[in-house]
Amino acid sequence: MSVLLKHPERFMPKALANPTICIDQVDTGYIETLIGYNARRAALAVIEVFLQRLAPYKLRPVDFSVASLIVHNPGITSRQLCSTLGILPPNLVGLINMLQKRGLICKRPHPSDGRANGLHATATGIALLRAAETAATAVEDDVANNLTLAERKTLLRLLKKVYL
Amino acid sequence: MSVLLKHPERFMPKALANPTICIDQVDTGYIETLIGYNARRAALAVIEVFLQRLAPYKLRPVDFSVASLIVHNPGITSRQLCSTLGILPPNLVGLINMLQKRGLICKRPHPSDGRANGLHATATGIALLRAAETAATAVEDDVANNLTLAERKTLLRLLKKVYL
DNA sequence: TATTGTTATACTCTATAACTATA
DNA sequence: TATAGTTATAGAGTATAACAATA
Repeated sequence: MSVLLKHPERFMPKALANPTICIDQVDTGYIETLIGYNARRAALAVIEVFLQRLAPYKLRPVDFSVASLIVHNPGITSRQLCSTLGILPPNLVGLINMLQKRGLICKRPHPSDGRANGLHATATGIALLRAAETAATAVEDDVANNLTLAERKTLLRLLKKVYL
Repeated sequence: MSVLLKHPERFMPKALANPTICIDQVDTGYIETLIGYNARRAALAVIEVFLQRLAPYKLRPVDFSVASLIVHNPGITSRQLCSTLGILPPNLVGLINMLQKRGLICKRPHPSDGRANGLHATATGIALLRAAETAATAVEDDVANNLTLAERKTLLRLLKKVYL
């Protein structure tokens, strides 16, 4: 009940708001033409499965991305992780500390920049990430089971064309 | 500086963490094979442009989706909006009230269910949404400028295959 | 002067529990 | 008993300002 509009009928011309009509099947025609809408829905669908299947490794998508990049880029800095993944530095601090507390990564002084730390995966971290990447790839195979291999390659190529 | 690991070198076998190495070009090879990662990046890229270009209409992506669905589905209920867009009911309340306060939509009693409200766009709302949808479509054309029309159709089709 | 990493903090988004009115 | 809408609130995610150490 609106407390602002004392005369809501002013905004309800009969041609626009017929009270006798109700919607059986929602028409999503327009918003489904939008890349942004579809990309977001697809991403959320994948993330939902991802969260379940990577729960044993206690890695959310961001944790996984960061840890995976450290494994594949030994010596990478926080700053490089931030610009690569679009994370803001303050929001990466806790994540890095968590990975370190879990013994998955460690910090070493940067060879040429005293301000920075080189991030390195530990043996434990490498082993965990190997298993986690296998699980993540399985998730992909799962959510993409309605796509042929060619379609999947096409999808990745077209998505990169949007954001790169 | 870690306060938890008194002997961090235990986690830094030389073979795994060479302190003399630093990363010039970040290798994103693995995560870029993931649909979830690419879909999320693409969605965020579109949303960034969307926020700028629809700022004049004071509509965030969710506001836009909800308002657009109401325009195209006069009499739709909050519940139907929630299940269509994956929004939780408590989080839709404020949004609907905001659209109503702005005079873009109004509530009318549902014809057959006394608990529900039918949501209807006002003339103002319809006019605003017409302009906003034009802007949104322009955003799409913009972010998809590296895609042919055929590629764009393919992208939409493949994304739907992921989340539907 | 600019940048890396960090702290503190605010803001937004999303999720849960519980209530009312009606089905 | 179940559902639509709502309230209050908790939690997660994202953002800005400011600082120390180093370039």
